[in-house]
Amino acid sequence: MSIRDVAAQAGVSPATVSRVFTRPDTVAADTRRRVIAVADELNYTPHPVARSLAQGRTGTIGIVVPDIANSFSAVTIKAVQKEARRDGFTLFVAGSDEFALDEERWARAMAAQVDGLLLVSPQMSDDTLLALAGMTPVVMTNRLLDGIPAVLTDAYEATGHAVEHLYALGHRELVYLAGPDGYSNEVRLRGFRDACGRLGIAASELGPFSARFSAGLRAGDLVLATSATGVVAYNDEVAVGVINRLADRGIRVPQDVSVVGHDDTQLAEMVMPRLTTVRIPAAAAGAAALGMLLDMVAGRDGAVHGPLRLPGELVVRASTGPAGPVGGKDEDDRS
Amino acid sequence: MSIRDVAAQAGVSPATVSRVFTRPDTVAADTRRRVIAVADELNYTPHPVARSLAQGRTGTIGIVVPDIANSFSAVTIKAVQKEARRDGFTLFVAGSDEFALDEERWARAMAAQVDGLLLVSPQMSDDTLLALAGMTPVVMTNRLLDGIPAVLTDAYEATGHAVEHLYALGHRELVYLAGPDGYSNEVRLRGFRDACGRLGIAASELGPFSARFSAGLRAGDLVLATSATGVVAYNDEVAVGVINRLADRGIRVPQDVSVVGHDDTQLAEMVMPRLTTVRIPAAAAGAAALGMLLDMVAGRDGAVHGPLRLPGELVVRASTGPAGPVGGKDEDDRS
DNA sequence: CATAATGATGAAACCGGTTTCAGAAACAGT
DNA sequence: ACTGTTTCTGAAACCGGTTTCATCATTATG
Repeated sequence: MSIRDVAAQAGVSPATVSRVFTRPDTVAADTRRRVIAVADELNYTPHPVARSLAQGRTGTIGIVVPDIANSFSAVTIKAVQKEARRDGFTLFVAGSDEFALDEERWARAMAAQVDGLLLVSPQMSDDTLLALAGMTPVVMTNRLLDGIPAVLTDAYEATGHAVEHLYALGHRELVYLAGPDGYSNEVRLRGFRDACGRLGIAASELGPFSARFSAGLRAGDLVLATSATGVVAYNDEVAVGVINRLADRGIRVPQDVSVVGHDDTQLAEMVMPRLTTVRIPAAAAGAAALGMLLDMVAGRDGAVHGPLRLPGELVVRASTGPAGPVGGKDEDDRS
Repeated sequence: MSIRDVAAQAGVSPATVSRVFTRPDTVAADTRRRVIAVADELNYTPHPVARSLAQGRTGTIGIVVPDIANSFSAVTIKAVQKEARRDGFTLFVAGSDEFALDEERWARAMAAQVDGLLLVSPQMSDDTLLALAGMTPVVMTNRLLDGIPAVLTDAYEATGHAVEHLYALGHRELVYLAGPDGYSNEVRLRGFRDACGRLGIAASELGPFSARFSAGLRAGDLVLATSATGVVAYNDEVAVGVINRLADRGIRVPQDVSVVGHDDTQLAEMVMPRLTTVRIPAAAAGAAALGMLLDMVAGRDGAVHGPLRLPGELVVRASTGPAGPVGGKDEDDRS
């Protein structure tokens, strides 16, 4: 059960057994064989907690996401987990329900027992972030703060492309549905505004809305009260919510109104009409962030130079279409 | 930084400091105050790993789900996390991508460093399960195995209700789209078959399909090759996939074909038409399972008597409708 | 007042590993 | 045969807490 039992049984010292499991090459071949034989006869396996204490590293990294149930988070987690396992690390996952206080609490709780912390779109204060970074290596995504390495998914250009796309389809009045305050929303909004300005399109904003379907429903009603024919939503869930509400009110997408989302979550391909959206490379961002983090953990200081920017990309599907003068498009647009 | 530093600074023994943090009531009020003062002046906080080693418990429970990105899993995780935190436990999350080998690996890796293990719809072998249960307290959901406490979400009746619902709408030929082998699929299939038998409906099966949207697309084509007018899918994602593919082929839901899903994930309300589905109480099941697990961990042996069964419930929405002789229903069924 | 019970504290063992350091043994070179 | 390396192993300290047990001071009890 313990290392001393194995040692006794194999007639060696605990130190040797330990070596067999940590640096096998430093122990003579036959000794090693004997120890291993005894070990798996007793089916002994080193106690991870004890090992962590002794080595001062846990082989664990923590990740805090805004909302586990959100498909965007899920994709990130998945990518990170895959990367982490490749390097022999396991993952502590916490979801904060977009609630900054929870987020901080989880992060602090984890900070003490992980080798590094990956914060996805953190909402907490700068001070808190810096405090955390003082306790353990921290990398974050979609948040910019001097002194903490970050991976940014930069939708600025792609959001602009979305606007251009709508412009090309004839839309002349657009509305942006804001998400929760933070880097992502700010960049998307800026991309939207700047492109509208450049093209001379009437641009307005609604929100902020929480980044959920239900908020999208509500947003849908508000959109109805405007005369906009094109909607750019903070994320796909909101976009889908809008489309649903509009449908309930007899407004068809894309015939009457065009809608663009953000993130390109699984949802985008599942709904009808399939959603035109700005793809955010969540998996790539997660993997990259983890890579940086592991570099920091291992003392290989990569990454310390400026944040990494990964561009988004407009994906055109079926929720955007020509702006009709009064919505007089033909009904059948199946491809 | 360490407990001895605090002890020295406060002029007490390490033991006393430890007591202040574990059973504050056993130390004199003024001593306690002094220690606390010193502690947060040095902003000392007990090292969780060391504490775990000494106490023999980690304050951590592990959960393994089939697929983090699946909304059903996400809901479960969320519920479990909420419960866990209430009791001061943190969560280790692992997703197995529906791959039994991964699942086993994760479970084993976790088993050694958590106080208990929660397995959601595990696919691994009985032997492996029992081996795990021998290492640490284990509770599972949607899997039945003697000797391991479980929470079962029992869709049998509700799936039958779905069949009756379709029958009442005039459907006389139904097809079931099987999911991955396992308890859930088995129960759903049985509920489907028995109800069809009872009502004298023609029943066939296709699959098994993996429980994903993409598999649903494929299933949609296969459905087209049958003459069934009613489809009962293993889960919502598959159901939505079917609907999409049918739409691409010009078949309307629910006018031409009715579709029922399972799980009642967020997706069900997001798609159009909104999905009629058998709600599975994932959150309740997760919470209940965690409750049992914590009982076991704490030595309060609740739960050891037989598995807990939570019934499903048919939720009728807009993806099911009257079976027309040749689909000659009116087009406008907005509520 | 003597004695028992109660309460607060510290010394030391312990949880289960890792790692430094030094010594023994084997080997190479001249 | 002698010295200098190299390889292998064990003793013991250590990681940072918790907990048992004994001690001592204090208060309650007869």
